Amino acid sequence: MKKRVYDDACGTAHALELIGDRWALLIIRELLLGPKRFSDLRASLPGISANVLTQRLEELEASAIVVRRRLPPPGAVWVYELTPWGMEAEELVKATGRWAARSPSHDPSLPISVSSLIMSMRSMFAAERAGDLSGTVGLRFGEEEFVATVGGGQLTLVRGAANTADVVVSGSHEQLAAAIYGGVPLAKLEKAGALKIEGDRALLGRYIKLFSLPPKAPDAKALRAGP
Amino acid sequence: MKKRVYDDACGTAHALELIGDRWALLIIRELLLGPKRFSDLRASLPGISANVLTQRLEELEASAIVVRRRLPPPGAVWVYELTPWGMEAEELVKATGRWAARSPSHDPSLPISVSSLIMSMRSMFAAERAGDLSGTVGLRFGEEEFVATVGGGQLTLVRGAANTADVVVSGSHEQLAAAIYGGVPLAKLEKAGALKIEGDRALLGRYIKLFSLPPKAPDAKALRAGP
DNA sequence: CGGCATCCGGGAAGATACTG
DNA sequence: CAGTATCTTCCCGGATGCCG
Repeated sequence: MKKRVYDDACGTAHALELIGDRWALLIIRELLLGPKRFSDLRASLPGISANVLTQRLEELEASAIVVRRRLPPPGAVWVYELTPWGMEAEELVKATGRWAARSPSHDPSLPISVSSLIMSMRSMFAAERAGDLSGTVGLRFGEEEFVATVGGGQLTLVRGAANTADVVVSGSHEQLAAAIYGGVPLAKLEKAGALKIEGDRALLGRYIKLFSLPPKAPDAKALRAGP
Repeated sequence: MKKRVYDDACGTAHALELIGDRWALLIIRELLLGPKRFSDLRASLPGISANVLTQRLEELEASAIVVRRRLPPPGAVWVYELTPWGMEAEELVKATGRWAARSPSHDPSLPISVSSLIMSMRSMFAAERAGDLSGTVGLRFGEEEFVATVGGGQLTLVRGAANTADVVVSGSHEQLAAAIYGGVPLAKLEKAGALKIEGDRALLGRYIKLFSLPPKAPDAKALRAGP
């Protein structure tokens, strides 16, 4: 977006010039949990084409939101990583997601990426429900592993080895999403073989109750009928 | 954006389908301070064309973010107004603006709309600087009047009659922006006739110190030089 | 395979003129 | 004042291909 400029000193307008292009904010969302390779980004953003991803990454790099870096050997592969300031966009991403979760047209049954699910937990964590709950939960979705630490009314949720946690759940992230947001009982998913749970099952049961979708706002038809 | 869909249950992706189109978030920003007519919106969004504004308003109305309403007589004019859920986008707008204010490429010397300036005060209010400051400040920019109330470490800033406040500043909103964010002394602006101040000058002086731009993040060149 | 350049079709955004 | 109609421009997205 070089020529289509808002010419407005407002921070919101400037933000739109930085990340208002299609896909840009979703790329940032994917990178909030750590560096990724080009093909990882492409795989987790269904529908993006390679040239658009290339262009967005160039723009984000020029804006100092993303840096392209070569990992030290072994690996020695190029990855894209958020700058510290790029990481500060987390608040923006979470505020956006929380607001949209109330949309009357939001359809939670669509496919969801692993990063989206993790970020949704960070966004939707209800501190007041945590009480004195304390413990660690490991999440394993194929190659991707995360550790959630709950304590003192806080949640930290980062990439890490899941097997050190008090309870480890593994399987499809979509199934876990169904348990958290769709109300499907964990026991049922475990019995069906959709999820594997090792360790403190009660902790996992309490953990998934820390998240829930907010009530939906009235849609346009309801507003016309009776405001 | 009907066909260009992200197909993603992530709230952030859904938000982009609702307000990811060009101009949409700026229209919301303009409406956060109250209903506006079509031509008011057009005037405060420099560069938007009528057909795009029409289309955005239709989409926002279909998404239950905006309602089109006829004001009661006298007036009896059509206005666009945020729904209660649309109003909840304020947090999103403020988070966006705060993040972008740290952009190395942000140029605060561009023109700014009245709504942007008001929203920037809401965004950038530094509660820790307020201390026990208490009082009301009236802001008058042509036909538009606002009242800022500071007290208990809180700021409320809404449309209202400015003349009831402890101090009233009137003139060009761009000049006031220069005083708040550009560090131009109020006394100088008043002497030059750019601003008129009536009432408690000291209160206004303390008031404008409640806001400031955050430090800039390093730009892409600096990151390449030494991370 | 990973990353990037090029070409092309469709559609959204922008500018202008015009109407009720 | 509040939009519509029309035309042009340019971005998005898909396909293909080059290069390491």
